[in-house]
Formats: sequence, structure tokens, C-alpha cells
Amino acid sequence: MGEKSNQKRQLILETARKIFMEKGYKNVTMKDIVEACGISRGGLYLYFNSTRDIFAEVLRLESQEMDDVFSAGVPEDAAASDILALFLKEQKKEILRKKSNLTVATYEYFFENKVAKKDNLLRSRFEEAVTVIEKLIVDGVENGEFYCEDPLGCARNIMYVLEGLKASAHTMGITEKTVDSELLYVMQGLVAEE
Amino acid sequence: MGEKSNQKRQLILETARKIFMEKGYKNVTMKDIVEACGISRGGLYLYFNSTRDIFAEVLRLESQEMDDVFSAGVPEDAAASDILALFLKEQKKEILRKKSNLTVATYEYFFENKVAKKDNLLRSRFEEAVTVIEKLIVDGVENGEFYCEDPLGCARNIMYVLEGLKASAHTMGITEKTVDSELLYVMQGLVAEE
Amino acid sequence: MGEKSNQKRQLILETARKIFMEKGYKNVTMKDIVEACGISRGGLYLYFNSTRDIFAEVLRLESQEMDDVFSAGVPEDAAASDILALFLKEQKKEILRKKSNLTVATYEYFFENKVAKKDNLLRSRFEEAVTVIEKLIVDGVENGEFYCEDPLGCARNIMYVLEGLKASAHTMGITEKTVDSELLYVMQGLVAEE
Amino acid sequence: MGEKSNQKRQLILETARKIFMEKGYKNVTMKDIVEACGISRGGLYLYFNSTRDIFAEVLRLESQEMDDVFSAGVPEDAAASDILALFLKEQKKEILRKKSNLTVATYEYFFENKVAKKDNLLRSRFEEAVTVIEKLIVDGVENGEFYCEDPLGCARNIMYVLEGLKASAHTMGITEKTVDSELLYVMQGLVAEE
DNA sequence: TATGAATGAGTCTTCATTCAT
DNA sequence: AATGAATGAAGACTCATTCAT
Repeated sequence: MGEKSNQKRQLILETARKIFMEKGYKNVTMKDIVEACGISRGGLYLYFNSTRDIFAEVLRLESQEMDDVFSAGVPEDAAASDILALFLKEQKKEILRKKSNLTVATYEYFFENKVAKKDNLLRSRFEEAVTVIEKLIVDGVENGEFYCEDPLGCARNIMYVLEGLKASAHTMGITEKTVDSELLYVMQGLVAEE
Repeated sequence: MGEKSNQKRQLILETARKIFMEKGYKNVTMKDIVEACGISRGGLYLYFNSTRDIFAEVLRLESQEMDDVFSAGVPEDAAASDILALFLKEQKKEILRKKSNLTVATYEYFFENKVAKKDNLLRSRFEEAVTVIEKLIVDGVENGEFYCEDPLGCARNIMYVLEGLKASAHTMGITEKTVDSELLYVMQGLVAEE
Repeated sequence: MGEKSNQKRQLILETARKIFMEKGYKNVTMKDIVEACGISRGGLYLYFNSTRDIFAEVLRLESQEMDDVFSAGVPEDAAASDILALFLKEQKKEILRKKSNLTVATYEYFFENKVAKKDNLLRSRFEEAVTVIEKLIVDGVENGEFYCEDPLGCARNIMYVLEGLKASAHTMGITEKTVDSELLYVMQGLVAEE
Repeated sequence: MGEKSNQKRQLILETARKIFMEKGYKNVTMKDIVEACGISRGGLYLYFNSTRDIFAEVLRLESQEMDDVFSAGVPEDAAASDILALFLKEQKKEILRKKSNLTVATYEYFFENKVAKKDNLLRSRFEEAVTVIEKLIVDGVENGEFYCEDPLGCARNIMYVLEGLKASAHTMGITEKTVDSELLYVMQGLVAEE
């Protein structure tokens, strides 16, 4: 029994995810989702009570997947600088993807739902990433790949730059060139010291 | 046209500005504005056709004032590092002001109204600030206050960090301490080289 | 300006009153009223926010009118027994009117909206009637029309009987004969003592 | 049919009874009952087709029990006035019980379902009670406990007063003192003649 | 018998926008 | 220029009822 209903739940979440990517968060109505899913008005309410609930779940799944991806794709013996470059490349891709990402929806959602820091998914994702980057830098310094006196500060700086780029991409627009030069600048700070 | 009608226009814009600061952009209705202004429904439409128009105008005025303030408050002979510090202090204040700023409304507005780069107010404000900061850095380097090999890159980096902080403040929340350490990190990059 | 809008308010209240008489309180929807009035959905909300508000107002007006009627129709020099008989006749008429009265709606309304005793219209109407009847009895006793040792108790008894008849009329049904014999019984208690 | 299915029927009725006592008749949905019973939506429909059917049955059982109770609790040789006092005391208790009684639900049900007099449970319960009271009065008169020229009229009067009190309790609110003085008044009419 | 997912009609409520005055 | 009553579309939500399993 749970199986089938779980499938529909998945269908709803996947469909809703696409809609949120297209339209952001605030513009999405229960009706939008109902129609896109091809289910009845009442049917949707069996699974979720609001677009808010749906988006929260979409976001939760998104975060889970991210964790998986992160821990998966990276070779054990890769050089720190390579891993960092890889990470930045991923971020770049997401920053430049205009439509197919949840950035706008996520911003809109969190503008409206001030979440306690503790439970704030965005915050924990951010902190997690900071930790990973910091560790990469430390490793890199040990290997002589990087030069850095304040790995934590540098990691945070990188993350805030990325956040700034992400936001800017959806407000002022941003070119690949701009992203490249920003990321380059950040990497040079790590490498280019004599 | 007349003086009087211009006064009402100002009233609307000032009132709307406050509302946008409180509620963001998407949550504001024509009704909200009408009621806050104490004018008639139809009356509002004589001046503006939508919250979008109103916000666009609020934003335009905001930008004008900013320019004025920038060029005004700074002493002629101040040291580059002092001016930069002053600028960052202002930014910090705005980042930490939770309610009384237009950040959220602005984001929401631009999420919804992808403006061509040319006419994008946010973009031009950003570029302008980059230019100013770059010039400060160049001055600072000449004076021996700063050490920096890529003033433009550094200026951009600073601006993106600020953007990231601004965004983060409204999504994940941010403490004064965090802002301080970010800004410190940025300044140290300019000063702390031997 | 207020004139016209006041007319519509009256129209709504009168129309709603009829509907409440037909369908009771709980069965009436905003849609019912909108359609009966021939106005738009949103239009109704300009005047009232809920059927509850509308009914409360209908009831308030009803009570006002009652007061007026009471004080109006009675000749100055009428005998107490005649006035009482007149009052009971009115009550009888209302009890037997199956459809065109607000009894059911009123019950349903007060079942749902437990009103503080002080502000309870029903209660004040009841008390008022008790007072009037008591005074009639006292007058009647003085004139030798009535014999009664406890005018207040008797007045209350009459009112509770009437309430019981009113309720019964809408739950078990009641015949004119039954009402007559009840009222007769009550009157005889006042007159038939040697 | 089977034992088991009969048990479930009982469960439904008992559960629904509690809900009706809490929420009246019109506010109760099939969903409420399903959830309170812990059975499936479809399951409920195997036994009853509507809240109306369920309430009708609840009421039928209620009446049966009443009969049982009535005939049970009364000692054979009790004085008429004692039995009547006992009866009134029971009624008083029910009138003052604010929540745990079916009065409101019953009113709401009969407002909506005008039942032919013949089949009207309320009516037959009422008539039955009248008969019992009348008989008590007759007995009392024979014993010299009571003085009464119209036992039937008096019995009816008592019942309508009780009905009036019951209704008032749920619309205007009523205090124990009020009930007491009403019942006292009624009893005095029987006793207090010289 | 029993389940519970699914439906769709019905109601409430809010808003941008228009228009007669 | 200005008013504010009026409209109707749009979205949220709930419920009785059905039906495949």
C-alpha cells in the first residue's frame, strides 16, 4: 500500500521541483502543481498541505543528494588543488545555469520563512562546505600546493564569494567570464604567493 | 503635473518604500499601499499602474540618493584605507539591519524582472562601486597603505563578498561577528603583505 | 456617497434575512447571499466578512424593530389582561409561523457563538420581556384583574413556556391547539383563583 | 450481521455519540467519525451512509436507554412528590451540563430534518414524559400531596418549561439559581394552595 | 468485510483593475 | 484629479463519496 502512495509522493516532489526551478517559490500555486502532476486538487492535499511544505521537502531531498554526490565523485588520492578546482567548477556550472536550478526559489523561500539557525538547511550546507574547503586548503598547504595563513578565513571567503556570485547571477546577470575571473582570483590568492 | 500632484507622488513613493522594507516586494499589494497612503484606490492608479512600477521608481530614487551620499560624506584628503574602512562600515550596517532595508524586496524584484544588463540598476550600482573601490586601492597602493597586485580583481572580490554577506543575512541569518571577520579578512589581504 | 452604499447594505441585510428565515443559519453561505442579492462575490465582502457578521447585524436590527413595535402598538389605557393577551397572541403567531421566522437561525447562531451573558441579545430581550410582563401582572393585580403572589416568578414562567413552545415548534412540531391550551393554562393561573 | 461487525457498529455509534456531544450535529463530518473510530473511510460507509443516519441511530439508542433508566431507578412505594422532585433533579442536571449532552445536536438535527409527528422521537419522548408526570400529579392529588385542577395541563406546562430551560441554557446561558427558582415555582404551583 | 487513495464539487477569500461620479 | 464601489478571476482548502484492491 505504502509503495504506490510513495510513488505518487515522489512524482509530486519531482514535478514540483521542476516547477520551482522554472517559476521560483512564491509564484507557484497548489494549482500549478496539481495540473502539472495530473492529479486532483484534493489528491495533492493527501500528501502536502502547502507549497511551503512541498518546497521544504524538495529542499531536504536536494540537500541529501548533494551530500551523496559530494562524497561519491571524488577520487581518494586526488591533489587538494584539483579537488578544489573541481568543486569550483561544479559551483560555476550551477551559477551559470540560468533556469534549471533552485537558487531563486530557495532565496524566496528563506526570505519568507526565517528559519532558526540551527535548523536552517542553507546554513548547515554552507558550514559543511566551509569545513570541506578548509580541510582541502590545510591539506594543500601541507603538500606545498597552497600557501595560506588562515585556511578557515579563506574557506569562508570563497563561500561568500560564491554566494555573492550566485545571487548576482539572478539579479544583475553574470557572464561566464566574470565567474571565471572571480574564481581565478580566489585560487590565485592560494597559489600565487612566493 | 502640478506641484500638488507631485507631492502626492512623493507621498506614495515614500510610503511604499517603507512597506517594501517591511514586507519585501512580492507580498506588497496595491491595497497595502493605498491604505498606508490614505488615498483612494483609483487615485493610486493615476500615478502608478502596478507595484512593479512603484518599486522600480523607489529603487531609482534610492540609487540617486546613494550617489549623492557617496560623493557627499567623504573628506577630500582622507586616507584610502580610511575611506575604504568607512565604506565597509556602512555596508556592514546595512547588512546587519534586518528589517529596514530594501535588500529582500530588491532581490525579489529582480528575480521576477530580469532586466537587461544595460538598464540594470543593480548592475550599474555594483560596477560603480567596483570602480570606486578599485580607485581607492590604487591610491592606497601608491601611498604605500596597501599592497595589491590586482586592484580591479580585489575590488570585485570585495563586492562579491559583500553581496554574499547581504544575501546570507536574509537567508541563513548572520551575526555581527561573522561580518566583522569577513571584512577583516578582506582588509588584511590588502594590508598584511610584507 | 454613504447614501448609496448604505442602501446596498440594507439590501444585503434584508435579502440575507429572508434567506436565514428559509434556511437557518448554518446552511447559509456567502454564495447564497451573493446570488440572492445579485451582487458580485467580492462586492459582498465590502460590507460583511462572514455570514456570522451578517446574521449578527440582522439580529441586531430585528431586536431594534421589536422594541419599536412593542412600545408603539399598545394603547395607553388598555387593561393589563388585554395587553398580556395581545402579547401572547403575537407570540403565538410567531411560534406557529413555520418558515418566516428567525428562530431556527437564531438558535443555530447562538449554539455556535456562545456570547457572554452581558452582550447576549437573546438574554437581554428575554429579560426585557420578563420585566414588561411582570409589570403587567403587578398592574393587573392592583386592578383586581389578576391574582398572583409572585409576579416575577410568573413572568419568568411564562417566558420559559414560550421559549419551550418556540423550540418545540421547530423540533417536534406543534399545533395551534397545543399553543392555545398552553397559553390558556398560563392565563388561567393568573385569573382563575377565587 | 456477524458478531464482529455488530461490535464495530457499536464502536461507531458510541464514538460518534461523544463527538456529537462535543460538536453538535452540523459540525460533525464523516471524517471526524472515521478518525475518532480509527477505521477506514470506506469502512464507515459499510455501516452508515451519512452523519444523519448515524445521529438518528444514536438518538434512537439514547431514547431506549432513557426508558430503561426511567422504569428502573424508581422505588415502587415512593411518594408522588418525591418521584417528581427526583425527575426534576435529573432534568436540572442535564440542563446544566454544558458539554456532555446531546441537546444542541438534537436541536440541530431536528431543525434540519423535519420529522413527521408520528415518527418524531422527540415528540414521543415528550408525550411519554407528560403522561408520566400527569399520572404522578393525579396520584399526588389523591394522596393529598398536591393540589391541582388540571393535571394534564400542569404536566404539559412543566415539560414546556423544561424545554424552555434546556434551550435557553444553550443560547443565552443559564445559572443553577435560575433553574432552581423555575423548578421551585413549578412545584409551588402544585403544593402551595390552601 | 475492509482499506485508503482519489476525485471534484463547493466554499471562502483576496486582489488588481475599472468606472461612474 | 480624485473617489471608492463594484467586479470577477484566481487560489486555497475541505468534504462526501467512490472504487480498485
